[in-house]
Amino acid sequence: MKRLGRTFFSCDAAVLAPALLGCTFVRMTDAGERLAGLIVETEAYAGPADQAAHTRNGHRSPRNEVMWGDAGLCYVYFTYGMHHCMNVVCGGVDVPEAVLVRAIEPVDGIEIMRTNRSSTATGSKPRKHPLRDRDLCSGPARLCQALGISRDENGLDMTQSDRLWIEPAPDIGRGAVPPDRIVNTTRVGIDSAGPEWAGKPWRWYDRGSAHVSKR
DNA sequence: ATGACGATTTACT
DNA sequence: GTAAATCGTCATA
Repeated sequence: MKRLGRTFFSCDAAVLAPALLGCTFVRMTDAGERLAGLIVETEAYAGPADQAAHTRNGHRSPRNEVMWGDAGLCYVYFTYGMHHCMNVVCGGVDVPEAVLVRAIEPVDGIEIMRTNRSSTATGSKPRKHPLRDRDLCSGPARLCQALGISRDENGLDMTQSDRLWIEPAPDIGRGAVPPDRIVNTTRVGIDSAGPEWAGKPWRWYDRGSAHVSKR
């Protein structure tokens, strides 16, 4: 099986983020089941200068240590006391950049994703209406829930791990998602970083996908 | 030691 | 549209 290697990830976050659209994110469960989906929405977090990034002002701690590691590592963090979000580390060693994967379109293991996202699995109230497939992975915490990603996956090297990797888009280089379908706009949930950084057009998504987190 | 807050989601008015 | 849930992390003391 083909997978993206170190070279692909060794670039600026604002370059990697749109390049990941159309690629397939793969997560193998402990039981050997393949959970996979097409990446349809990403955001770039760019190093010490970016006031919306966990590494703003060069901040380095046990929590964000993985962001300082080599490109291709998986950075998972816990937030709001209940959610996990997953990033692809890029840049290179001591260049703390990462791309947040905000949404994927489920392809393989959809039944397991439905189970992982069910109210019984999440502990939330019973759903009034059935969980739609478009709601399975349409958000950074939702996709982690669906794929069973937690801090256990933090630091995994996606260029080598047998549990986590990314497969190239069919027509990599030219872009699996036609350029006219890629929307480039501002990031979500970072207003507190201030207008200068909240205004950066560092979010990309596929206009044609029903699986993005926000339209 | 304490308090404020978060790269979110869900439920409710 | 607003509010609640819920806890690790970080700044302040």
